[in-house]
Amino acid sequence: MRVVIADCSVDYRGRLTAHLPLARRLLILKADGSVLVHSDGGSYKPLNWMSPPARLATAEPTQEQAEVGVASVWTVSAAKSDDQLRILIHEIHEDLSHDLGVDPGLTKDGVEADLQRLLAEQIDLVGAGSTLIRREYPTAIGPVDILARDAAGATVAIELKRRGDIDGVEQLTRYLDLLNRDPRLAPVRGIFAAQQIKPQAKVLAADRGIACLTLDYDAMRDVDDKDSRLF
Amino acid sequence: MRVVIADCSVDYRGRLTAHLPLARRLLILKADGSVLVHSDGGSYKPLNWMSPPARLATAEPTQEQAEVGVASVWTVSAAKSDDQLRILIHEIHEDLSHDLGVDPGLTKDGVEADLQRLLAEQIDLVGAGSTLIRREYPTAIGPVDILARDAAGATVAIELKRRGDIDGVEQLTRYLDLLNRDPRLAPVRGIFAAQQIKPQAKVLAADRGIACLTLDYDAMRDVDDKDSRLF
DNA sequence: TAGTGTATCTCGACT
DNA sequence: AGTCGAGGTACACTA
Repeated sequence: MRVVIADCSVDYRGRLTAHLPLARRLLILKADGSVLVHSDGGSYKPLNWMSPPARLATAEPTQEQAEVGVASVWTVSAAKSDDQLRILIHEIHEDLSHDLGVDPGLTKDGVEADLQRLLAEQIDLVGAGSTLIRREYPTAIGPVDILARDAAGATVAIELKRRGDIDGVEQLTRYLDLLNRDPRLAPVRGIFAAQQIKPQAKVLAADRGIACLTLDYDAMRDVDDKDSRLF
Repeated sequence: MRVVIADCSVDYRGRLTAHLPLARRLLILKADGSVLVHSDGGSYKPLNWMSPPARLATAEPTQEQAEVGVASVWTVSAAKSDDQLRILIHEIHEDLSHDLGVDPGLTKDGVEADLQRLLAEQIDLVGAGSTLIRREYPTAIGPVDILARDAAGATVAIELKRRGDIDGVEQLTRYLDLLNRDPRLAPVRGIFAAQQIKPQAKVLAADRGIACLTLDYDAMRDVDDKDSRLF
């Protein structure tokens, strides 16, 4: 990895064209050829960038460019498209290279997939005596997160979100419309389950006859940990 | 802006929890308190980060931490939430600071707000002999992207998206419900037009009696270029 | 200021 | 390889 702080202007040509006027910026050149152009603000998104795989070529400036202060021209070309990033280097203030090696990578916890697994394992949370039919039950308009059967034998469709918003209720409504056309499943009732459910979503769900279930992720994980420890 | 290359491990706690084991990485500390943790690969997204506004606090390691090689503990706290990034610094290999000033900012060009204009000009694409009634036809629940009349004289409401998803079909359905109550327009049929239409959206559209039209933006732009060249 | 739609989205999982 | 769904999405625009 090479890290450069330089006065530069940048032009991107690809899906769109974009231009950055001359200013002092941080340039990151990664081993895979990708390049990031960062300013001292904004969030993690660079002002401009080239995705890997890419190749960097450096060239001398034309006389015209040299006359306006360009010291070097860096051209970054994507390997799989004709996207191009052109960096006109005026002055380099810092330039260092380090070998970082391969990163061992990020481990995540607490995403929707975890929630789905936990709820499938602890399906009693949607009602004592419930049994799992299957996760990701397929339909023409997409998979239903969890399909279950309650103690009375009725089918239950569960839509799962980390944050329960109106969108999720709409989604579940569409599934219910579809599932209720299937005589082997009908009648199907819906449960909208999330770690947090917004008031508007609760109102809409109530209006549609959909039950809401607020999930306590930490508690569910604790149960999971205890279950795992038995083995 | 401060740029550091260091051996470190990183933990994030917020919307989710994430952990990065000890490795050599690039740390970027921006003036607004935001922090990026980059490896020598991937795209522009950092392995881990803290969004601005945030505050960095540095502390001495506990004895326990010091025994496993931690030289310093950096805690980055978001100002507006309780998200926290904890960086355990083992060894710093590079550490430099530069004042970059305020960036003049990015100018973009050639983005596709033109899609609607292009389809309005090439309204025959929705059916030979069609004529434009108007773009952004106002209704009580918002403007319909394009309202047209087909060769047979029937009204056509067109909902336009770059990527056609179920949401767009729902939106068009609401417009059609409303427009069909207007005796001067009814019967109104719908066309869902997008550069890409997802299979689920197609299913739902078919179910609602809405036609789908996949648009070739490049071809439409070519036609537009040729038209422009005539003048 | 909150809501909405796009993005050079990125990223992973699955077909 | 393409497709689809989710994101600590970010970001611009609008009401």
